[in-house]
Amino acid sequence: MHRYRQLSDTLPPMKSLRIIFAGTPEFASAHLQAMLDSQHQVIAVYTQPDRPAGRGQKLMPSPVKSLAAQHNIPVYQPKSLRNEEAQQELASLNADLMVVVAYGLILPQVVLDTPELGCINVHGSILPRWRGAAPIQRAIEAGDTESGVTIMQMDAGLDTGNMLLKAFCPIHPDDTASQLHDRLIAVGKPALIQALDAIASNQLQPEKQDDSQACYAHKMSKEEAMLDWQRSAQALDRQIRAFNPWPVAITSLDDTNIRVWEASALEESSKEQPGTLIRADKGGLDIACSEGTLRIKRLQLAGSRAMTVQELLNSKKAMFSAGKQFS
RNA sequence: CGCGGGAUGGAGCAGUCUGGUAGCUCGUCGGGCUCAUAACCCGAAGGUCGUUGGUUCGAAUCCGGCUCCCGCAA
Repeated sequence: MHRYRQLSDTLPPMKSLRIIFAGTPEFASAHLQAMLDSQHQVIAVYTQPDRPAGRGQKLMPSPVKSLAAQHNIPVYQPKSLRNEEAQQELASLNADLMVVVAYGLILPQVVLDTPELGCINVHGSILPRWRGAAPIQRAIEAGDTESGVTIMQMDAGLDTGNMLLKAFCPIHPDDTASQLHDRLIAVGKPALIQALDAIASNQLQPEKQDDSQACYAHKMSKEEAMLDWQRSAQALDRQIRAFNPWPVAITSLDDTNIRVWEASALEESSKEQPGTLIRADKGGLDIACSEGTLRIKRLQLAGSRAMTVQELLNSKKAMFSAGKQFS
C-alpha cells in the first residue's frame, strides 16, 4: 500500500481508464468532478433514483445526476442491482473499473466482478476505523483528532475490502461535520486521481484491513439528536459539531424544541442542576452540565433561521432568563 | 397541488384577531460620566410595514395572486 504523499513522483499512467462512476450525494459528485477533470474517461454514472425532497416534496435529482447531466454522461438509476436485468445493463457498458463513492446501494458479487479491474470505493475515514454510513460524523462525535480518506478494493462486506491508498488530514477541535466533510473532499479528490493513475499502471498493492481494529459508524438519526444534560459539556460539544449540518442537535425549553448549531465547552463547573441556564449574554447561553458548562452560541427557534445568541436576545430576553431549565 | 410558521428602520421582534399619528431591545452617529471600558446617562439619524391587485373616507392591519425564508417530512 502507498501513502498519498509518496505517490507524488508516480510516473504518468500508461492508459486512460474507462470508468463507471456510482455515487449519490455531494461528497460523491465532488469526486466525480475530479475524475471529469482528469484524463480518465467516465463512460456512465449510476446514482439513486430521484427522490421527493425539500419543501413541496418535489422529485429532486441527486447531485451526481445533475453533474453528469451537465456533462452529457449517460445516467442509470436502478432501484437495485440485485436483478439480472440491471446487472446485464451494467456489464454491457464494458468498463475497465467502477468507482463507488457514497452510492447507497449494495453491490452484489456479480457486479463487483463485472469490470475487469473490479470496483474501488472512496471512504471518508481511515479504515478499518469507522466502516459504515456516517464515518465523518462519528469521528467528530468520538473526538478523533485525525481522519482522512481510504481508497479500497471493494468486496462483499461493508467497507471491508483491501486498502489501496490512504490520505490523512487533521480534525480540528472546533470542526463540524460540515467542515470535515469539505476537508475530506479536498483530500479525497487528488487521492482518487492518484489511485486511478496508479491502478492504470498497476502500481498499487492491496493491504488487508485489521478487523480487530474495526469500528462502525452508524447512520445519523433524529432520535439521537436530543442533548442529554447529564453528559459532560465536552461530550455535548462534540455531539453538536457531529450533528451539524444534519440532523442538528436539539434541546427543549418551555416545551419547544430548539436546534443548537454552535456551542463550546467551558471548564467552569457549577453546583446548578444539569440543564440549568446559568447566564445569558452576548457571549452565549451558559448551561450547567453534569461536568463543565456548555456555552451555546448559535441556535434556531422553530420557524426561524439560525442566529447568534446576541441577535436572539434582542427580542427574547425573557425566554432566556437565568435559572430556566433545559431538558 | 404533502402539512404548518414567517416577511415591519442595519439586526432580532411587538403591533395584525377588534382598520384611524410606526413601537421595543440592540446596533450606528453625536454628546456626557470615567484613569478606562464591551459598563452607565443624554440626544439624533434611519422604515413607500416582501411584492401586486382589491375592499374602504382611511390598510402594516381585511380579501385574492405572486416571490422569498423557515419547521415537519425525506
